[in-house]
Amino acid sequence: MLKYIDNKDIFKECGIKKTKQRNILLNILKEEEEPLTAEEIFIKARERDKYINLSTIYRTLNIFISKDIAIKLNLEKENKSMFQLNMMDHQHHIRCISCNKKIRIDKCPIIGYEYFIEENTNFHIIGHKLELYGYCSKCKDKKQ
Amino acid sequence: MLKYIDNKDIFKECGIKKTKQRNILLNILKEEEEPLTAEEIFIKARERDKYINLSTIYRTLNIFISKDIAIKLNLEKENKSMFQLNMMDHQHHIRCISCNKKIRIDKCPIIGYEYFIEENTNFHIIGHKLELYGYCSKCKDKKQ
DNA sequence: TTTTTGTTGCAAATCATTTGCAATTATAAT
DNA sequence: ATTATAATTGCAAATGATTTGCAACAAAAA
Repeated sequence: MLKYIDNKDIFKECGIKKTKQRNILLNILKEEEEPLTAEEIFIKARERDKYINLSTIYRTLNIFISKDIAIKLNLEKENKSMFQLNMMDHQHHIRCISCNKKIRIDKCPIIGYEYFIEENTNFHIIGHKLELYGYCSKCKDKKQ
Repeated sequence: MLKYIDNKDIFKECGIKKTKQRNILLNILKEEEEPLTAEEIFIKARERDKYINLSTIYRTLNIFISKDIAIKLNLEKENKSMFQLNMMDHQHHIRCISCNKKIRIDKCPIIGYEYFIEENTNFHIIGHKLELYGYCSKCKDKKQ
C-alpha cells in the first residue's frame, strides 16, 4: 500500500528527484480519499507552498501516473480529469473462454465510476466484481 | 436495438427535428462498430456534406447523448472523448448488501474500457460481468 | 565545492469543446 | 401551398484544461 511508504523511498524507487513540490503533491494524494481535479490539487498545494505553479501540478501528476504512483480518471460527466493515489488494492483479470488463460488487467476502470454512481444513486459503495472474457490472441487465430 | 430503427422515428421519438446533418451523423454512428472521436466523425461527415461544421458535430453529439441515442466514452489515455451509438444491450446493477435492494445502472462503464483492453492484451473480448455492491441510502443511514 | 542533470515558474501556445449571433431550414398553423 | 414559428446551422471567436519552451534554480553526483 503506497500510502504507508515513505515519500523519499517512493521517489528513489521511481528514479526521480525528491523536491518540495513533489513531496507536497504526494502528501495531498496520500491524505485524500476522493479523486481530485488538477485545480483542486493546485488549491490545496498553494496552502503549503504559496508559489507553486499549476504547470508543476500537471507535470508532476503526469510523472506520478507514468510511475504508477497515481491514476487518472476520466469521469463521464466531467470535462476534466481527476487524479488519485494508485491504491493497487484489487485486481481484475481477463479470461479466455477457449483455453482458460487468465491475464491481469493493471488499471481498474471502475474506481472513478464508483464515485460517479455514489453521487447518482446515493449508495455507499463498498466494492465491485468485474470479469472480462473473450478469446486470447492464440485462440482467436485458431478459430479462423 | 437502435441500429435497426429508422432515423426518422428516432428523431420523432426524441422530439428533435430531422435534419440532413443529424441524419448523416446518426448514420455514421450506426455504421460504425468502434467508438469515434468528434474529429473522426467530422471527417467522415465531410465526405457526405462538404460544408458541415465541427460545431454542428459537437452540438449534435451532445443532443444524441442527452437523448440516449449515443454514449460518450472517456478513455484513460486519450485527452479527447469518443462517441458511439448507444447499444443498450446489457445492464448492470448495484446491490445493497444489507437489504438486498437492487437498482439499475444505466450507463455501462466498461464499453470503452473493453476497447482499450483489446488493444493492450490482443484479446478479442466477448463480454463482461460487473456487479457493484454497497449500502443503499436507507441502510447507510441506519448504520449511524 | 563544483559540475551535471533534472525540475520549476512563468508566459505563451495548443487542443478539444462551447457559445453568440445572424442566416437558414424544418415543422406547425393558416 | 404559403406563411409564421421555433429550432438548427455555419462561422468566428471564446473558453477552459492541459502542455511546452526557456531561463533560473535546486538536487544529486563527482
